[in-house]
Amino acid sequence: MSSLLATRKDSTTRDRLLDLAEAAVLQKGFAATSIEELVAGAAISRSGFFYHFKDKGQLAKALLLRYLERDRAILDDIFARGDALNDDPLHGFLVGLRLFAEMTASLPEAHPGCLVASICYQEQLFDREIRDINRDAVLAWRQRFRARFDAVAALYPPRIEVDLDDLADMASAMVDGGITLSKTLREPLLLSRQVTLYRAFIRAVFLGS
Amino acid sequence: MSSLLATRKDSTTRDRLLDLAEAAVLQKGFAATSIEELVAGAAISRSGFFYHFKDKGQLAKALLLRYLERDRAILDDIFARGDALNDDPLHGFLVGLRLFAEMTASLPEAHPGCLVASICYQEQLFDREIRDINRDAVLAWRQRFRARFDAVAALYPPRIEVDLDDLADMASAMVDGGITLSKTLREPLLLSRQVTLYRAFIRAVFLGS
DNA sequence: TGTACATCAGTGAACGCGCGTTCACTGATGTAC
DNA sequence: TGTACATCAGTGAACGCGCGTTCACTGATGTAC
Repeated sequence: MSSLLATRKDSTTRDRLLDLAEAAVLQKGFAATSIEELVAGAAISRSGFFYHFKDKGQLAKALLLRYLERDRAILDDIFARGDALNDDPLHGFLVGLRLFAEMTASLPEAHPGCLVASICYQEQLFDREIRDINRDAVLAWRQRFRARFDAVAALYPPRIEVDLDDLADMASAMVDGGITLSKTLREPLLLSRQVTLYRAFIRAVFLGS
Repeated sequence: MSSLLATRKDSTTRDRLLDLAEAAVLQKGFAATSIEELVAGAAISRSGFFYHFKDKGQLAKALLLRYLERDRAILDDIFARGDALNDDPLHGFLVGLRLFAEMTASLPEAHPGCLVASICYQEQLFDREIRDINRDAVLAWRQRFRARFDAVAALYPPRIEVDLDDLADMASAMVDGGITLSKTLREPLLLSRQVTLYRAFIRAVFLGS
């Protein structure tokens, strides 16, 4: 029997379909992304698609799960590096935010978009399961940042009266709104600047101005 | 000859089509919103639609223009009321933000969504003209808030080093991201809380903590 | 006041196209004994 | 080592449906003289 860890079956065609689908969905939405264009891009026949995905809904689910997992891994890495450089929870977080701002600034063109937001604005197209996955992902980010702010607040009593859950949500809102503005204005650096501004707010809350 | 001001020709069927389209687009996107469902909702025939709109693209344009104009009118009203209660530019703005937070909090269910964001995530479906209208609207908000912050900063030197354009963009990002989170989490009050948090940041920048 | 014409707000039938999905089938590779 | 069978990664043709759009036409209301 093969190892349970062997989830990395290098199914290149399937991954390629997901890559093409992700780019297309972020540019024109799920309904306007046809199976035809994906299989044309992957150079297989239309029925080849249905070997990899039972139907279009399964493509959506696979797309979202992959996206959320990748996002989580990136944030894990960034904040782990922030904490490695600093054993204080506040300064570790501030370094993490700076690394994140630098990472988004290094993208040559505007951020391709956020699947969470894309799905939010097309929720009626998806079944309850997918909407719940999306919701749970946003809640997980809230909890993650909230836990960090609890640890920070224990050491640095807030100088500004704020709800820590709201402060945690603000990170998600800032990234999401920043991406939307960045795309709409075609200003690649806008997202990075918003992250930096959020960082200044966190500093002000816990360190004062 | 009729007055140029008579733009308010009470074309109820056309308005009804726009109302139905706006709700549908915010729930499932433009591509998935069919002309058939709109005319069914308005109780006219499919060809009746094409009397009001040359094609589906003209519907999109009319939808966006009406939405932006309505949004602008709401913000005009709110900040005019804020300034009426206060002749200081900072405190007038802070009152305006509070009024805005109260307004969004009074919505019984989650905000229906932002057309700017919806179009952003389906940009490929629209022609250059519509994308430029969207872009110009966001730039107008930036300029509007920027002008306010210039006036404020002349009286209250910032306690925190921030770029005033970024601070202006943050308002748009916050509302946009707040709406997305509010919809995704199905938490109607989230947007209002994010506006309140943004207000706390503005206070901290110009008044200190 | 009556008649002629124009505009408004649609109707109803028809069109061609592309979409998601199904089905029977296939050639290449892997595994059991 | 040879043979039988199973699985993998697809193919190709066909399906029915709904979509956006066009076209010739219509009844009700408004306007000119």
